Amino acid sequence: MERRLNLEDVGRRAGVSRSTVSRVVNGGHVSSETKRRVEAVIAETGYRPHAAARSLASNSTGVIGLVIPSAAGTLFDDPYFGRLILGISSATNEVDMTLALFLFGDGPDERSIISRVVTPGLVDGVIVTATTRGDPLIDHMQGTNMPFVVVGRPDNAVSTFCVDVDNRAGARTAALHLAALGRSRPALIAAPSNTSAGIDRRNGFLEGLAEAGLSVEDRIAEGDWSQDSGRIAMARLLGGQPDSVFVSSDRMAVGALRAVSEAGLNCPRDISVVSFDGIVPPDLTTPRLTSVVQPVTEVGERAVRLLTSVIGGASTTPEHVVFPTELAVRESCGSTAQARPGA
Amino acid sequence: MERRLNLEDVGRRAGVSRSTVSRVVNGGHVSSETKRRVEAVIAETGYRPHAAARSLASNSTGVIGLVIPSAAGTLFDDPYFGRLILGISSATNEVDMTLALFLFGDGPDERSIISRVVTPGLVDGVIVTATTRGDPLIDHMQGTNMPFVVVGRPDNAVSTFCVDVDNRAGARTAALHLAALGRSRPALIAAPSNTSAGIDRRNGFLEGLAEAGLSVEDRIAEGDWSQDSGRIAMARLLGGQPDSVFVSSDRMAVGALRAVSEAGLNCPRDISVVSFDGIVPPDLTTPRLTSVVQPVTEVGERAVRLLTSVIGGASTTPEHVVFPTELAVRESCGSTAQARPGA
DNA sequence: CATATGGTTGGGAGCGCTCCCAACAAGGAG
DNA sequence: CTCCTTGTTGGGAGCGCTCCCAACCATATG
Repeated sequence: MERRLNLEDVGRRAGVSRSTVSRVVNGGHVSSETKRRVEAVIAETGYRPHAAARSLASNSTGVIGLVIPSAAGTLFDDPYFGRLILGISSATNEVDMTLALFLFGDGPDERSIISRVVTPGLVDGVIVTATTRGDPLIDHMQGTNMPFVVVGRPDNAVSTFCVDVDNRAGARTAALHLAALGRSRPALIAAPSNTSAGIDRRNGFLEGLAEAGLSVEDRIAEGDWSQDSGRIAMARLLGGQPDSVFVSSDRMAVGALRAVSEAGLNCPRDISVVSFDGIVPPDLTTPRLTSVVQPVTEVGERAVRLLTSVIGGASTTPEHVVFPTELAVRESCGSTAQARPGA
Repeated sequence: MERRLNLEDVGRRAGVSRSTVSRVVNGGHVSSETKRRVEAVIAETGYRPHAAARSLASNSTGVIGLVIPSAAGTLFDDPYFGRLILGISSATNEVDMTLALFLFGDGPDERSIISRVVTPGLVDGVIVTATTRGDPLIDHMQGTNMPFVVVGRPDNAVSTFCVDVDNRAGARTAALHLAALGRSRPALIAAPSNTSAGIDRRNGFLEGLAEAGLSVEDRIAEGDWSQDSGRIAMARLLGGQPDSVFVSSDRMAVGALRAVSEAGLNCPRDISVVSFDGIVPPDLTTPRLTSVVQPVTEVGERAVRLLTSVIGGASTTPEHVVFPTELAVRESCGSTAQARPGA
């Protein structure tokens, strides 16, 4: 097998120097005749520049890392991360970059992988996602000079770039919607309180209720994002005879819906359900789920754009991008209003 | 901001040469006293070798690529790919390699990303997954000298390394199980016939039926892996009054179950359901799904191991790893047998 | 005619590492 | 005492690229 060819070889075949070929490849100034000749040789030989050599010389790799901690077991059961990856991937493709995935669990061994993330010459920057409160990962990143952006709202958001959705406002809208429907005994199935989304959705919902003069009293339970935890939480809450419930994620809401029907109750007649995410295809549940839709894919795309601008030095002062959410009204809340277009 | 330090700098601080530091880092032979001193400097300075420089010099990147074509929309709704990624990721972590993800749709633009996959100096090898029959991707890979293994069964499997599950035998087992339960009007919800899994599961099921002297006659429909396609297919098949059905994926089976109950029928009393994947948590459906379990995570791990051995030159003649499946008997088939341990 | 200008091109230096070979010291064998 | 071995170390060469500066040519200008 013959040796891979390099810039020099291509140059020799085209009768020009290494530098000229490099200029053709990278879009520098070259006379059109020379350019044509060089391009012909490249097409003919199938020459591709060596990524590692390029990285070494230019001090930039064209790779961005995506860090997902606590990626154990159930992670991918929730479509959230899949969507996020899809958004990030399509954005990296668009700017001709490569996506490196760093998944790890909580084991001490696995955490040591973190250090691989900041290996110089491996990635140009990283997107860190879904950390729990107090996770040392963000602090660790801050201690390096690796550019990074956070998807979500980290503890000390002030000093980091981040992209998030307005969980609080979205949940508040859900509360106001239930109140507007005349529901007076709302319940809450919260998401884990060690995550920013969990906290924000809980607070936003309670805030909205308070505005409407309502309260969950003791009708509150916490799930772990899984469908089954939603079912269990709902089964328990039913004892408090709620007439409505805000479930902090679609996935848990599917479980909650099941608990409702298992208890012989009817949604939306006996109980209104509003959830968060807008990620479960509407037709998958009966009744179709009213949900606060968050633009996951857009968040991913925006995170890539923000990161590239940080890498390029265009952004230097921490910036927070917050996406609005939109309430998609369907049948599960018992609203008589039409589903909005795009819901 | 001071310059990143390199081997030379570390060596200077420890009073040794570049080469010696390199040997300490890579586990060469160094006297214990020197080693101690160098390691102290490394710990103190937080030195990390530059990945790109290392790749260039050693001609190996420590990165493996995972290629998933047709990654549009619904891809991640099926937990299959998530599990596969999890398995692959944990295996790469174990051998201290990094995972690069190449997702793309079918658009002509997107397909061009393929060429990025084989960029020299970017990845050491790639795992190609889930291609449809006749996809030019495999041929394209074969035209390069990039090591690769296929997850699944490619068209001309003879000349490629691949890791697959025994879809055919698994589906056959499902058929025999239904036959053993005394069902005589079996139906089939097949998976897309442009995928090897779709073909193998269909053929295996038909083969098993034939052995048992049964036939699906016209009780056959094809879904697209999605839950809703399963529901639609089942709704249609019900017209043929089947007493049992083999659904080619868990995801579609969930939809099928829904169609059964929407038709006012009872599973398993009126109709036995057996599916394939073993990927949907049993408690998520009523009744719990009897399914042919495939070891997705293990497939991913094995693919990484096989690939590294190809990269290392340890494997040179195409090798096919086929994992067996196991029938997990639960309630949806109407079997009176106990669920097996581990089901 | 000399000089300035601008578009092209070539080649040196260097990115940080690995690989290899030579150098050296310290013993043990002859 | 010399020779060989073994263990340890240093440094040259080179991986394939980018970046920069100098050289060159042609044309425009004084």
